Amino acid sequence: MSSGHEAAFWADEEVTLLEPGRPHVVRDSKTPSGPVPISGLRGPIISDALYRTFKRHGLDVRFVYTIDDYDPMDSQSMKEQAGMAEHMGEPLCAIPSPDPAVASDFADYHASRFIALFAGLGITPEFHRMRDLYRSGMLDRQIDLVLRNAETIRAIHKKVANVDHPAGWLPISVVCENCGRIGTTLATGYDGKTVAYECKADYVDWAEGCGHVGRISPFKGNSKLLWNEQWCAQWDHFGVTYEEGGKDLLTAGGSRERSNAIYREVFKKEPPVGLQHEFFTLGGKKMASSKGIGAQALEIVEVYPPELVRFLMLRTHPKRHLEFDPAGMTLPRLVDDYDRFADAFIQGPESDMGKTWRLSQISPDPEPPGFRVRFQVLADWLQIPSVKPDVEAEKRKGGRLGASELRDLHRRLELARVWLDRWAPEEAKFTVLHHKPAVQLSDPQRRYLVAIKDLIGSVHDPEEMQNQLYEVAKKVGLVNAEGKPAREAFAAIYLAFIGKPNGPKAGWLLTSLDLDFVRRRLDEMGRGA
RNA sequence: GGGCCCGUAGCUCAACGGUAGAGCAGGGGACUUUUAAUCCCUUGGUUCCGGGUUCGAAUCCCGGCGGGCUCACCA
Repeated sequence: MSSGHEAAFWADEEVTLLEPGRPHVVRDSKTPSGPVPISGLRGPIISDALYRTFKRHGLDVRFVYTIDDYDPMDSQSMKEQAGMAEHMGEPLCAIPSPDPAVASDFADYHASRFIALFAGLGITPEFHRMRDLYRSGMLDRQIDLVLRNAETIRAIHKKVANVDHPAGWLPISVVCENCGRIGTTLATGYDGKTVAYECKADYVDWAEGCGHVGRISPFKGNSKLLWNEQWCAQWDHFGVTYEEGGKDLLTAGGSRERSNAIYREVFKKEPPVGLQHEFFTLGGKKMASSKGIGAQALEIVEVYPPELVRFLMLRTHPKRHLEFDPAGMTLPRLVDDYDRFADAFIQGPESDMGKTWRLSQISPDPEPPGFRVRFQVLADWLQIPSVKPDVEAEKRKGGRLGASELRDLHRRLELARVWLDRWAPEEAKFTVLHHKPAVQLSDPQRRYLVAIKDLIGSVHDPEEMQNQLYEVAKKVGLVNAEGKPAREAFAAIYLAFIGKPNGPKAGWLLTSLDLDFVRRRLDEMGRGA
């Protein structure tokens, strides 16, 4: 299939890392401790694109997504929220829901939101909650293995990451029987059935333990493995063979390297392969909901069509830094780019650009793209009251729009409306001015404005108006060297009504405004200063 | 201190060992229908610097410089 040496599409290159003829599992995960910023979508979208690509190459592959809802609440930003301080250190799934009508606990509340978000983006892995895995005992075998090898693991932490845990330390967190916290307990002394633990007041600085001391079985949900060891347990349980990740985790001496070492030495297995993706930044800053940078970005997902969000994440190679700022011309450019990739798909679905377009679609096997109107053109249409986009679009296409074309058009119009409202630069916007603008017109331009006054009220069809405007320009001699109407003619109209030398198509503009208003303005401007 | 990414046309980037390209911007032209519409043409590069490998380097290797991010506590 692969002919070998020419440069391959990034997702296809990952395929070569996977041994054929055996089952594969792609994994990703999320801790449901708050809303997902748009940057948090880069990983899942890349994982989904890879999963689709692996399947397309005929591999036997599952896509597993774990929801780490047994993790302790340790978020500083959450601590400051009302009623949250007392829950610091508790498992996320034990904290009350912000809205019981939506979900019964804090973790499910956030998890259900991002699961819905993922579904909207066409990402539909198998979801598994860590609380279920722990409580059902499905990870008990791995917990036992880890506890019996605690010394080895402690040595690995020391060697790979230079982290010195105290002697007797066990890489688990017990759920305190007294206060219910999981982040504050130190466990020791595994005897094959139970562990000793203490819920310490000063074990971590983000939560305070109750001081309870006890001994308990670490199984059936009474404890959870620490991050690195839990990672291994999940790989082992699901048989994970591929897992990409951000560079914060995959860096040398980082968390992933620690887990890899543990997996090799304790679980005696080869850890999953997977690329390291660069970060997605906004104004050069990493997004974090705690800093309010991501909050702004989260709105993007609500506004952008899902294909565009996927495209945004996939058109840039995962290993490359992705800088995104929704303001200004970012969106028109993104949509133009998207259209270019769509054309590339039509010409060659197996080209890099074609593949990127296909992976950007909600469906893994999409219909080819239909007729589209350029985003910037739509933004202009929206600013001319008389233009009916549906009609205009069909004129451009030269035929009826199909159902999906119409739906796309309307979504794009909606997007353009938001763009004009929130992000568009001033040059892209125009409005009819209520008061006479202070602009300089030449004598011929003034004569021209007076002359076209007769058209107002007598010509109603915008296209005919456009023709007549052209004719009048010739009549008053506002022409260039070749005898054709000069630019200044139309510029005069725009200056008079919009205050700028250009604008929407003049025939449409003039016929869509109030007749008396137009006449009065032409008079005022034609008379001169 | 470790790691990752980036440095190519005014801007955003492509080119992944074989004549440095595209989109946008700029310039010119066409369309008896304005425009940041459409179409055609076009200007523009010491590929950050210095070495090395090679018949051949933007590309691979070594060493710098500059910028951005990230890990060194937890997850």
